[in-house]
Amino acid sequence: MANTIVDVAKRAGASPSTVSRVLNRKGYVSEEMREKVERAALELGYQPNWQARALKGKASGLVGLIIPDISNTYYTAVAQGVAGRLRAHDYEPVLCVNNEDPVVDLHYLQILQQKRVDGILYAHPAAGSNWQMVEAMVRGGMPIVEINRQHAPDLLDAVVADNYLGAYQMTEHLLALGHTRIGLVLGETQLITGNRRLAGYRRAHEDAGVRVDPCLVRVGSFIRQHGETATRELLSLPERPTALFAGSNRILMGCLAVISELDISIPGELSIGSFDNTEWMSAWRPPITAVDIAIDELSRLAVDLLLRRIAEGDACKPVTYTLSTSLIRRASTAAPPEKVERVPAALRHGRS
Amino acid sequence: MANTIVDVAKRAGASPSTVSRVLNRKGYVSEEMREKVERAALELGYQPNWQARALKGKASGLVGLIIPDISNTYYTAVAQGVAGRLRAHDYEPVLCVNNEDPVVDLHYLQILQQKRVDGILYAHPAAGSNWQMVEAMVRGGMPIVEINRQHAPDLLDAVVADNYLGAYQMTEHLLALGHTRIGLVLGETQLITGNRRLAGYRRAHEDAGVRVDPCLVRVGSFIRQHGETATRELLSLPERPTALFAGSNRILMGCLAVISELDISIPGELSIGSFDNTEWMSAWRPPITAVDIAIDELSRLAVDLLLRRIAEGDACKPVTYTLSTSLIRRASTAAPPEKVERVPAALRHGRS
DNA sequence: AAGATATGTGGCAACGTTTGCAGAAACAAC
DNA sequence: GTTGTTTCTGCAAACGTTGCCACATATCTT
Repeated sequence: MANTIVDVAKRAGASPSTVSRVLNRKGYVSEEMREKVERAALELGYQPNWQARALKGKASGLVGLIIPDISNTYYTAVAQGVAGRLRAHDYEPVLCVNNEDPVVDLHYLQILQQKRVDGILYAHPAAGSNWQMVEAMVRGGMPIVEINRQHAPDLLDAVVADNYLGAYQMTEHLLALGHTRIGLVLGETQLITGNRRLAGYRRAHEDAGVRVDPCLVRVGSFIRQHGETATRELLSLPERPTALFAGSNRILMGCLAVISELDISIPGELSIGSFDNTEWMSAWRPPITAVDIAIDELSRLAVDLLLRRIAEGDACKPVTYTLSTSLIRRASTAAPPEKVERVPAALRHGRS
Repeated sequence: MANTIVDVAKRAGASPSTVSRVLNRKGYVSEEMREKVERAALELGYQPNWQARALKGKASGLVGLIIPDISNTYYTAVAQGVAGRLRAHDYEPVLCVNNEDPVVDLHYLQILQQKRVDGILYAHPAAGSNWQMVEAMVRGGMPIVEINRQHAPDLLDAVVADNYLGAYQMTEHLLALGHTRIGLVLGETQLITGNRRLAGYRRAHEDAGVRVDPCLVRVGSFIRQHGETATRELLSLPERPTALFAGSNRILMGCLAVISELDISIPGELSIGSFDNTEWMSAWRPPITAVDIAIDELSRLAVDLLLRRIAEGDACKPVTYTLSTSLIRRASTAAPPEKVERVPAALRHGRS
């Protein structure tokens, strides 16, 4: 079927070793022989077998990319960035989508070890992962870099966004506009993303001297469904929030569907902001204010970190890169409609 | 570093051959020995080396997935479906994003051959591919299935959507609502997707006895940018279209951004429909009428076809599966504002 | 009792590559 | 003419599997 190095050697009238030396530009080879071999390889359309090469202890040229959900535009962007950056270093990603399922996740960890990938970019499932397995793999010398989600900073390198900062920026922005009842629709707080975003939201309130009404914080999952139910609940509260902060693009989609259904005007009746600045948000009507994570940068850093780990081994301590976020202000956030909630009634009526 | 079959054999007091037999459940092994080996394998956390296995002529368990753009929700969905289906058969995809670039594409074809993947799911770049290379690979026994895009039906298996039908359905729907000036914003017509969609649009007009004004058909690329410029042009036409048919989700995004900017009401002033029913379209305000392609089904078929090809070789002729489409009617399409176009100018001036 | 069959195990070669080693040829220095 | 250095090439041994073959038992037929 496919040609081997021996076929090339025969055609060029050389030995396999010589062919190998030519192809890898290593050791002494006469100019004449080099030409003959190169011609033969070209004529036969020879493609070296990486499996055999990897068996001799060389790199496999494969990197595992484990993500929870590829239909999420966030991870889509990650995959895009990672794939591009890997290609520049002659690596390709093996795509593993665990669907937030720890069982599937474990399966993939095993498979990737069996396929002898050179390293793994890892976003663990929300429900948690098989950390013993991960630890065993790391001890066994498998480079693993956590991406976006982080669980074991003292065991693994990680590249994450500054979720705390992002949430703080958005909350601060909404507070500055005059909102004091800001509904927060968030995913799992056992995830670093959920955890830090909640902290940022709270801290911004503290710093502004505004008390957070616990009713306004809706913790659930980072999925559309949660966005829908939480929004429905928040909007039927006796004291409605005047602004909504969606914890992810998925959640935002759910929020918007409900808001659209109830025919509530944005930002007239309700301001809305979201984490994850994705493409469609700028085309929305009105365009959605969002916390932007430089995903390209994040992917680039993660790949570079992983490749360094692959090259250098586990000599140095695990490091964590935290990427700054920025707030993209768009038309979906404006001053609250009429009055600020949770202040004495007398004052409330004074405002326009 | 990682344990080998020899380590397991030593610990179990058996020979490597016996261990192999246990692990592959092949040939005779005593119950007692099986247990000992299994225990040893478990204790050592042994993971078989697929590279060595593949070298012996077994499947590598890898399938190449070449797509033009992973940030496109359409291909995202394809990747999602493919990954899920592959997993069920113990295969993983090697993700290759060619960015519509034939050079990158060629690089990936070579790499995948070097990595000795068992087969390839292939969506070629819009600008065309290196078909000699593809043909050589197929002749060399590499199973390749075209997905979504099709170029060589007599050489490769393919799974595509019925683009003609989809475009026909949408156009028919708009015509039935009373529109006679339907702007079509389309991507490359050298792609089967562009080609067939244009044909469907035309045929629906013919069948309804409506002449197509050539000004209304804007062929460009399947990207947001084209959606924006084409929409701007169409809306500044002396005889504005009353409906817009976006040729893809990307294009739609561009159309919507411009429509939103110009503050044109949907469907009051302009009806809008699109190819590719993606998640955010249902959350849009108003929800967007779209041609739905059962991408899950498409991916499933493609994977199954590829696996069959891998198992059976190129005994049978290439086949093409064409998947039916369905029209999802939503609020973005309604009757035209007032009067049907293509009527005497006198009437036209009567419009508000 | 002698064969025939079923069951269990290890040895060894191969898959396609890389690499250390050894040998050969060319050239220079004494 | 001997010795040394540099340049070139091939042999053979690995890498971790698998599968054929041979051998060793045990069980069943005649």
